[in-house]
Amino acid sequence: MDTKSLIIEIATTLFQKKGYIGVGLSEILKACNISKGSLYHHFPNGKEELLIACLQTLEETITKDIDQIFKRYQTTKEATKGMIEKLIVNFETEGTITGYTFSSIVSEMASLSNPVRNACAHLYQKIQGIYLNKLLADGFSKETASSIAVMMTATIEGGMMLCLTQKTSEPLKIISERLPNLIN
Amino acid sequence: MDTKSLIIEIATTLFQKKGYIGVGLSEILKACNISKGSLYHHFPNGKEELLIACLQTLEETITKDIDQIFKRYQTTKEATKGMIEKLIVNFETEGTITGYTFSSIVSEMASLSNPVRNACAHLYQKIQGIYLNKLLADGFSKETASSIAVMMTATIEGGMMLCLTQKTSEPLKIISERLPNLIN
DNA sequence: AGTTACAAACAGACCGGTTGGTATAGTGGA
DNA sequence: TCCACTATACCAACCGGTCTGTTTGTAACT
Repeated sequence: MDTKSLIIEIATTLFQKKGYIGVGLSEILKACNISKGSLYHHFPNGKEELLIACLQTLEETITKDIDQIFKRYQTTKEATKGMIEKLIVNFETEGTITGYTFSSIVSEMASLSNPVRNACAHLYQKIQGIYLNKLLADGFSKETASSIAVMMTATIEGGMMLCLTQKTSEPLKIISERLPNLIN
Repeated sequence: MDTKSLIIEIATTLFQKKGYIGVGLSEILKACNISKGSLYHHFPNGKEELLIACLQTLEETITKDIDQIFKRYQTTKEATKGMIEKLIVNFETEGTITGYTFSSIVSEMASLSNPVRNACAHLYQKIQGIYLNKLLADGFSKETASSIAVMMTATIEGGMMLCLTQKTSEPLKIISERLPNLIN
C-alpha cells in the first residue's frame, strides 16, 4: 500500500478514537512508522488537510458499507436492524465504534473549523440520503421519509455516544428494538 | 461570587464549547481573570479535577432545569416538546448549545479517562431517569418506559450534534415533531 | 549499457510557542 | 500572627510546522 493511503487509514481510526486535537502528529507518525517529512510531503497543509482527507475517505467507506447492507434487506426496518446489529458486533469486539462514528471530530471541530464542519455535514447528509431513499422505496411520502431519516441519523449517532459512555452495547440494542416504532 | 464557583461556571461553558483538550488552562485563566496559583489552590489535581467538578455542577443544573420543565407539563410528549423548544431557542440565540450537551467531552474522554467517563455516564443516567419517571406516570410499563427513555436521550443528543454540524436548528425541530411517534 | 539529471519521496534536526504542572513569594483580612 | 488566597516565575514536555538534507526511482542522452 502506498504511504499516503496508509497515513489516511491509520490517522482515520486514531481521529475517530481520540478526536482531532487528541491525536498528535507524533502519534500518527509513530503509528505509521514514517517521518514528519514524509507526512508533510503528502499533506503540505498539515494536520487539518489530513483530517479532511480522512473524512472524505471515511465517507466513501461508510456510505458503501451502509449501502451494501441496505441493499440486502427489503424494508428500511429490516435494513436498519441489520446495520445496528453490525455496529453492536463491532463495538463488542473492538470496544470502540471505529466504523461509523466521528462524533468526537464533529463536536470539537464544528465551531473551530468550517472546512471540517462542512466535511462532517456532507458525511451525515450522505448517510441520511441512503435512509431517505430506502424510506421512499418503502412508500413513505417525501416529507415523512425526510423526517424519519433525520430521526434515524440522530438516534443512531446518539446511541453510539451512550454506548461509549456506558461501555455497554445495551443502548444500541434497545434502539434496534424500538427503532421500528419510529418508522411509521 | 467566590472564585471557585466562578472558575467552574466559566470553565464549564468553555469545555462544552471546545471540549476538554480543546481548552487550555491559560484560556480558562484569562477568561476568569485569575492566576494559575489561584486555580491550583482550588483544584490541586489540576485540569481533570476541574472538569469533573464542572460535570457535577452541570448535572445539578441540567437535571434541575429539565425537572422544572417536566413538572410544567402533564404528559411526556408535551414536556419533551417544551424542552426541545427551549434547546432550539438556546441554539438560535447563542449559536451553540451550551446548556444541555457535553458530547464533545464524552466523545473525546470516554476512552481516555474512566473518572470522566463515569461522571458523564452518571449525568446521562440522571437525565434518563427524569424521562423514565414521567413515562411511568404516563402509564407505560417499566420496561417500555425504560426503552423509550434511552431512545429519547439518544435522539436528542444526536439531534444536537446534527444541529451543530449543519448550523441549523432544523434537525431538532424535526425531532420535536416526530418524537411523539416514538412515545407509544 | 552507462552516465547524467532531476524530481518525487522520505528522514530528522530544529523552531517558536504552548501545554499542564510546580514552587515560591506576596497579600489582605480575621 | 496566621492562613486562606492569589500572583508570578519557572519547568520539562509536547505541540504543529519549517527547514535542510539524503535517498531512491526514473527518464534522457551519449
